[in-house]
Amino acid sequence: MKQRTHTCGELTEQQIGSKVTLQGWVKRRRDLGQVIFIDLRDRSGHVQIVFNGEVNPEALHTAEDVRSEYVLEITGEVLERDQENVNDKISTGRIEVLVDDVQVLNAAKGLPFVIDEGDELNEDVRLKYRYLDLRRPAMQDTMMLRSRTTKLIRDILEEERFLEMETPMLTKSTPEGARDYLVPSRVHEGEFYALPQSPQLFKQLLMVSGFERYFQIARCFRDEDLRADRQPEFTQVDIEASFMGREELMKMMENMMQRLVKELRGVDVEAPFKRLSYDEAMNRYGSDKPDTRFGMELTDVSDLVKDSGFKVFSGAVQNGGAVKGICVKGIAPDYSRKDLDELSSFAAIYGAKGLAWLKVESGSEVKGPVAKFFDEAQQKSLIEAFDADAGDVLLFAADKLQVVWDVLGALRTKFARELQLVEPGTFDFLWVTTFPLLEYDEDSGRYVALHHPFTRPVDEDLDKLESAPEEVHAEAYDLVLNGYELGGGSQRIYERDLQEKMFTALGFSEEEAKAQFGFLMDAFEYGTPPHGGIALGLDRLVMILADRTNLRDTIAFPKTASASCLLTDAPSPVEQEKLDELHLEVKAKKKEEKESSKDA
RNA sequence: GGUCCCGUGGUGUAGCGGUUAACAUGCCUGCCUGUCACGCAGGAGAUCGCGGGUUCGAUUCCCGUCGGGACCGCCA
Repeated sequence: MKQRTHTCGELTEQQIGSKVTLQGWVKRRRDLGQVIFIDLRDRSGHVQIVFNGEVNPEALHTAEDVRSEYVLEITGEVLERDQENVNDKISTGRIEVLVDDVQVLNAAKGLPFVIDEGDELNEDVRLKYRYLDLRRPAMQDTMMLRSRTTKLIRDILEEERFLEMETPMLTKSTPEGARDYLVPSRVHEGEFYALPQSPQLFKQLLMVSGFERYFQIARCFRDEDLRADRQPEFTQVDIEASFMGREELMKMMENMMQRLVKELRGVDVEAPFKRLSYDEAMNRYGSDKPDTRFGMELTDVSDLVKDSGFKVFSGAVQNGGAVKGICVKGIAPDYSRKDLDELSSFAAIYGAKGLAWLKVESGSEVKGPVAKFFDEAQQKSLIEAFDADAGDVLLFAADKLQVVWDVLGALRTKFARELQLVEPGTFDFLWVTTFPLLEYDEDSGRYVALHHPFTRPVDEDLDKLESAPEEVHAEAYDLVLNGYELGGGSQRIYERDLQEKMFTALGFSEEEAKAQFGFLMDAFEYGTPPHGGIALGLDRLVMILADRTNLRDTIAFPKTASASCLLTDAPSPVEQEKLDELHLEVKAKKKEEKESSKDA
């Protein structure tokens, strides 16, 4: 193998006349008999190479047997293309390389699919042959974007005097939060490590240690069911800083986001970012991660309809719920009664018993199955409440507040998608702040932390931690981009007694708290600086920057929706000896039973 | 744990209670000196995911199962 002198994509008219050596893959071959054209591709792009029988019959003969995705090494002269042969569609289209020596570095057998743009492939085929899927230019671009993203983040944080530090992957299982991935200990019979859900405790301890500013591009693991934007292992940009208050941290993050979007997408975003309190986000958008690239905000009409003859509405208000709605502009002519009735089943997904709708006929009249419950004045005030025009459709949810939010929040994004209300290439950041610290969990009958147990209550609410825990707000902030939760952070508790109070509020006994988090509280007694931080979902960030809607497309080797890897066939059973070493016994052999009955 | 959608040559799709299972692309062979999604001519390639049921007959209808996807629950 020779050393290549250039990459395929970098060749331009500047190299005309010079002899170059290239290595790459055969993207496409066009055999015209006495002349063969091959598009040779490497990471940088592709260039046309020419085999001419008159110039070099031997090379031509080799090229006759070359097939797609063969790996070639060629040497030849860069020639300017004749005017009529210029291809404006590719960056190297003004030149070509006339081959005088060719080596087949490796052959390729017939591929399961063509490596090219635009091929719509099923996910299972892509994942089984991920190494080929990743050859496709779109995937190469995304992976390069991801690399540039992490590089920029490292540069920016280094400028801000952050240290990149690593924390353990084999760590301690803790009771709060997501389900852990457990790793059995061979040395300690019957005991387990957990893979980190995040480096939360370690980064706080690094603050105790006086590193002041820490970051890590950290792999995190959560054994929960997957979604399009959720993988069981994912990457966080994990940041923690001492002596840096909330405002300073938010400002730094805004600068980071501005630079990322500017340098990676060429788009200017304004700062400071919008801020919404949690309550405001829920009440206006029905979501704690609202997509604010379009309006269609929720309007509360509880007062207007609480005395109406429509029992569904009045009843919801009487039972302590609410009636809210959204106004979808101008869709009345395009959505039939049937279309709108079918939205009920969509609403049912989120727990609603139904969905009421009204078509706005004029400035004072609405139509629809439930219109009859509202007199003329009520109809008019409904229209005014939504600032609606003829042709709009009003959609109402009447239920417990949480259900109303969920249904209307989901409808907002559903219609935004269907009606294409979002302008592509928009990056709409906002902060959601003033979260409740705690949330009552019906199942376990206790309060649970909305973020995590180390989140600091706001100073004004400190005295309510024992008396009225549900009223305490957190010193926490979520960064939201285009309807995705990009990251979340908070100022932390750094005093032992406050941390103890927090655990008490969460229903931990003193012994439980000590057993699980004693090391942290002990550490707090040795001079712990005020500190706080944030963690960004790197995969999601790259997904949005790459205009994707699926996290798998930003991860080189992702898992399927059922958390398996189609490439390696993980997870898989292991030999009995391995189980023995780990002191493990497989209890439910459901899968084996199925397999044996399948064989029989 | 639940709901919904999908599974047909290598790939992407069409199809239908009885078909020679269609189309595109890829692949193979031949021809071709300016192609660039080359073209032209020919060819191979499908137990219609798997199991069961209904039926005279199932790729088609039903049930189950496996695989993929989306969502709800879950994800501090």
